[in-house]
Amino acid sequence: MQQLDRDHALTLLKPYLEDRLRIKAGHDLKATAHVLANVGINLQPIKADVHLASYVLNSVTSRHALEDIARHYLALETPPIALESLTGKGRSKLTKVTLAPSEILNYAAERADLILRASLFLEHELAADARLEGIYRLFELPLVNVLRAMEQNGIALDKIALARQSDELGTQLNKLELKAHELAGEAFNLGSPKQLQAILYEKLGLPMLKKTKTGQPSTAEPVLAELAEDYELPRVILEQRSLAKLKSTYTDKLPLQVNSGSGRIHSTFQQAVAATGRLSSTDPNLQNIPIRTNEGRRVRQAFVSAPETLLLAADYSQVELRIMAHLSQDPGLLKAFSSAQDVHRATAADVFSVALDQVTADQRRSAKAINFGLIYGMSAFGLANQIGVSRGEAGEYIERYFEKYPGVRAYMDETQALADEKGYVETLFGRRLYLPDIHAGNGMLRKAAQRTAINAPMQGTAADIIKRAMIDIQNWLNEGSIDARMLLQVHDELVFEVSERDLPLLADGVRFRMVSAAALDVPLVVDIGTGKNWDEAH
DNA sequence: CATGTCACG
DNA sequence: ACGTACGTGACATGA
Repeated sequence: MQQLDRDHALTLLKPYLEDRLRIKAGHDLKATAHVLANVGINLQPIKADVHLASYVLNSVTSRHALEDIARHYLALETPPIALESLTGKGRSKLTKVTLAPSEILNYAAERADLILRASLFLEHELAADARLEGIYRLFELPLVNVLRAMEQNGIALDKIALARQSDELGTQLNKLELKAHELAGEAFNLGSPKQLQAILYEKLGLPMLKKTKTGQPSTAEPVLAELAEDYELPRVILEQRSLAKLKSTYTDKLPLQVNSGSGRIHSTFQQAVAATGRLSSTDPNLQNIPIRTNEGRRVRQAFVSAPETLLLAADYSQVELRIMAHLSQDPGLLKAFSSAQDVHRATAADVFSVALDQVTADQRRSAKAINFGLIYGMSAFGLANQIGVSRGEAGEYIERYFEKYPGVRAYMDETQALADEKGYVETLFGRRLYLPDIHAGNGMLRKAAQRTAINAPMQGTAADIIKRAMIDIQNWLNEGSIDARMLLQVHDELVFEVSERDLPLLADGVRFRMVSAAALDVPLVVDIGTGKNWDEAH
């Protein structure tokens, strides 16, 4: 078989791969586009991706590998060639680039065939529902290049600051470990729930407050926090655990993820994972960088802007509650948002029957838990647990809430009924989430599906809205008049890097496009912060 | 590879 | 009577 020279082949392919008029179908074209970008080819247009089509058709199905799509949608007589059959697996596995072209030929040809056939079939399926097809064509496909650019941009990291913090954490952890061994009366591995459980509940005889789902006594944070009120060891363990988490997941590991070429961290945004339509972030996950504790915020401070630039963080304020107001059309909730009230305070005033300016900090905290609970499909038990009151009292709060906001109860009831009748729920823009357990005989599974039915339209609509804003903002940035780059998305927040000169322009343009991303019956509000690091920008 | 835990929205 | 908040990803342990 004659083999073309690699560079010669790329030269021949480039005009075709960059021709906007020739539609290319693929599987996970974001990954393909990265590979091609590395050899100087700008893949376009991105108008057919079976990975995304499969996800839009059924986001609950967890895998959308080409093999899964082929098996599910095409009636294959023999299974497709597995890459592993060529590369082997485990430690000695080869990579695709080390395979000889002749070895990979049949595999590649078969994938090309499967992609084309699957794409035609999936597009036909999507055509059955105009709104679902809209999610594919107007949200997911245009987002591919936005995410590709973000992944390519990466974000700068202050490795020196993290190394210093790692050292300090190491010292503190040693002390805490010694202290814990002393209190336990023996040495043990603090990282082992099994050993800790034996110490706490068998050796020291502390009260067992909760079990894990496999029946083991739990040593999870809420349990230890309660025990810490009466005993010292759980208190030490809690502190050790939180610091060990910071060290092992963040201060030790993040510096290893800095790319030597760019000097920056390049996460991957997964577009076909979350059932609700959210993105997720992997390798590393930059959507769970600490923020809630002081020591954690030091990690966030290590995410910095390049010289002469600043980071800008823009986040939607209470977007899911605003969506609930819009979807439910409850007059009281609509009014609270339209008159720009502090919504948790307004809820507290209504639930506890006090004037707005008489709401205590405690009442506001409870109201906030109620509002979160509504979004999560709460029960009286869950709320009681969260705010530390009896189940009965929590039940009364919920009852009072629904008296004041009857539209919300009606909306929840309608959503449940719709989920029951159709077996799925939808976002405002028509993204669909199937609920396979909505008729389950197992009551626990069924109730979980019912809570998902309540939550998914709100979480999913929020995901749709920010995706639309990202596409709009990236199109604007692509015009080239502003020196700024989109770096991260964290569900209701976007992070940019911008030259100091263009900061005001970027802030205005980002805010305008984020608040305009959906026309709800309540305003969308965006808070913006800036600084030399991600913590300051918050 | 499953389990428990914990970081985030 | 029974068990409970929604959605993710990464790490350490231990079979």
